[in-house]
Amino acid sequence: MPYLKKVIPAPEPVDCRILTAALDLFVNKGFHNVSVHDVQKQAEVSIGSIYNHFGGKEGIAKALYEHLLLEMQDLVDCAINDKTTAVERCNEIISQLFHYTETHRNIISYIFHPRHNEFITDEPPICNSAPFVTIRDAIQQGIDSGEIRACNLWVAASAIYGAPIRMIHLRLDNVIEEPLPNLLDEVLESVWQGMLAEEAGIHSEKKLSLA
Amino acid sequence: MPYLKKVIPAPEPVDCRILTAALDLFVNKGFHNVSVHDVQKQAEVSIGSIYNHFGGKEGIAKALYEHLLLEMQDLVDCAINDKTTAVERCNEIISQLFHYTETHRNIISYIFHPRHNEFITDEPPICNSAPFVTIRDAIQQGIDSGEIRACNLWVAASAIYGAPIRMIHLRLDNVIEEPLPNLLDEVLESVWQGMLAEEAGIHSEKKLSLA
DNA sequence: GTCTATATCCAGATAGAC
DNA sequence: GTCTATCTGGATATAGAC
Repeated sequence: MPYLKKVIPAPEPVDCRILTAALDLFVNKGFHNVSVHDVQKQAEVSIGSIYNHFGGKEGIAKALYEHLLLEMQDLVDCAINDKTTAVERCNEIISQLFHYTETHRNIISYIFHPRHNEFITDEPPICNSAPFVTIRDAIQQGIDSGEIRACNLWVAASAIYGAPIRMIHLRLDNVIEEPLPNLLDEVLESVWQGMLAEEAGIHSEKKLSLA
Repeated sequence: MPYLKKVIPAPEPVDCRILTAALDLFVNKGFHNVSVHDVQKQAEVSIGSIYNHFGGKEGIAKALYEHLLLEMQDLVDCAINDKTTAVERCNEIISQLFHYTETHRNIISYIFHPRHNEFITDEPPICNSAPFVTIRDAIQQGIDSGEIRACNLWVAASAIYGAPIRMIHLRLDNVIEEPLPNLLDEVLESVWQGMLAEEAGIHSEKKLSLA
């Protein structure tokens, strides 16, 4: 019955179903509050399959992590290739992250989960992984070219990405109720121009009080 | 032998020993990787005492959380009382948090642990707790008085505290190797003045490319 | 490769003496 | 209030049929 092949959708491959179910459960209940049985039920596979494919719960978490880091790397590479200046590149990356937060909530939530090494053993901090290194490289180039204020690289990276990342966390916690892309322009403005009110003459005066 | 009273240090009260041990273990191994027996051993008390005092592992976590939030509230209140302008208040709070990160690492690590509701049930997000509300109130006053750029309150809060909080996380992960107070001035400068290089005439041009 | 049934272990919690 | 010994549930992981 060859026609059926077109009518009945091809079932997702087993390992993909497992990863999808695990991502959903890990993000919403927390890794340690999810049992292999939970994953098994939601993915509609047997326990045996899970152990065959991934060797256990931590194996799933690790495979997920590596897979999603690759996706993140793609996102960053695209942003870098499409733009030329450091400011434009950072803005594009932040814009993409904001969109992803709305459309791929689970992915962002898993990647930006702060303590991967609580459940993936021997994992280096995520900010040393490839996509995050690429991001810092772009910032360093911006500093070298004089586009970005000269300062400690960690300070620069935090100053540029700290506010957006904070907002992503707040959005994931449902504390911010507005979709992040709506707030993009305001955030970028504050990142590059700072938070002081732009009243004439106020700048030099305020600058003194910073010390 | 009354003299001994002065020579032998009074033992810390039991519940204090339990909380101290739990904080250390939770922060360094992760809540779910710590058993009640681990706490029992490190605190040198019996399991029975733990259940008597706190009712269980989650009870410890909750008591710790509430205790440390009170400390945080003190820190914020002092900063607010000592200063008058919104900028000064924010700077003082950030400065105190940076110092705490160096001197009370475990406390900061526990408070800034992003997912308390993974182990404390029915806990509202920490940014709705008293000290964080106080912080946002201070920002709102700064906006109302014209001191801080008028924008969405969440954007303002993230723009001001996002970078410092990001740096605290990086420092807790041992990614930043320098003590945070050394980087304070640079961070505050970027928060208030933004990250664009301050070349003459560049501002208006760059501003266009932000859109 | 996939499944079910089962073994093993350990964490959380309790009982009851002191 | 504090302790030790014990119970119980549930999670990881495996064995072995298909």
